[in-house]
Amino acid sequence: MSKLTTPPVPAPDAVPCCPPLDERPLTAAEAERTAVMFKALGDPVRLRLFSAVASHPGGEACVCDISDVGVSQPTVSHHLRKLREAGLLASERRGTWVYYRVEPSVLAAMGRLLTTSAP
Amino acid sequence: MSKLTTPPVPAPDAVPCCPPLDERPLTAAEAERTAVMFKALGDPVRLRLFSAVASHPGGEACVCDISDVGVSQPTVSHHLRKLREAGLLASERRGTWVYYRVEPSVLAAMGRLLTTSAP
DNA sequence: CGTCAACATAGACAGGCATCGAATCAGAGG
DNA sequence: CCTCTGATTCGATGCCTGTCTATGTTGACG
Repeated sequence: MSKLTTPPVPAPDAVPCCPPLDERPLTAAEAERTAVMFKALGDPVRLRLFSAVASHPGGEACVCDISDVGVSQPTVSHHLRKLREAGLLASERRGTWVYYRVEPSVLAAMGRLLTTSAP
Repeated sequence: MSKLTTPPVPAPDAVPCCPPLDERPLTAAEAERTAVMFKALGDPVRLRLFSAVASHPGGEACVCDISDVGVSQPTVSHHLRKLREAGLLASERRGTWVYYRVEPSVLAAMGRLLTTSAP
């Protein structure tokens, strides 16, 4: 089958969403969707993995480059999957290695959520 | 005792911290501290409570104004405590009511974490 | 004082989640 | 074809946490 760069995970949801948090109270549905992204960054290991990918030269990194975070390699894979399911990272296999990169629009959307409109 | 506006919770930690996530890989200690704040916003109920406080006129709200989020009153109190322990909210008792307000510096610090330096 | 309302705390329970070892899959190279 | 390395998936386990009911604390008001 033409299964080249198809994501092996079910849903790539958690698209950019919602106004700044101090503009209007979020609805239940908005909060549900937004919390997924914050929760994904709410783990120290995932935060280090995300930061490692985001700060890597070229904007992408293979798993072997960022696996040194103090947990087993399956656990690293598990956390990278979570970040991908939350829409924060995208992955692509090139030969032997799998490369992860940051989804830029989602990062900007999260930043906008925390940007206060009042001076 | 002189127990006026003293916070009844142990630690008010989770101060503003760390460079933007795409600048350098976070250390384990940095990630540990930063994850606390993201985890606090990683729950839909807490996100709605925080948004309700942040968007309230005057920048503060009493519990009775924001308690309509579909969970029991003790659960609301529990989540507000979590947000306070994470350093995102501050509370003050005035007469019968307790008012919560957003800790502005922390919000700005979180926004800076997600602000990419590259164009 | 006694009572009422607003919040907080305590304890219990269920579901979620981070972690690991073992097994499996996918390419590269002999 | 075999094997080695990189990475994901699987199943199990133990802790963390979100939720509730019940109770306690604090201040206002007769």
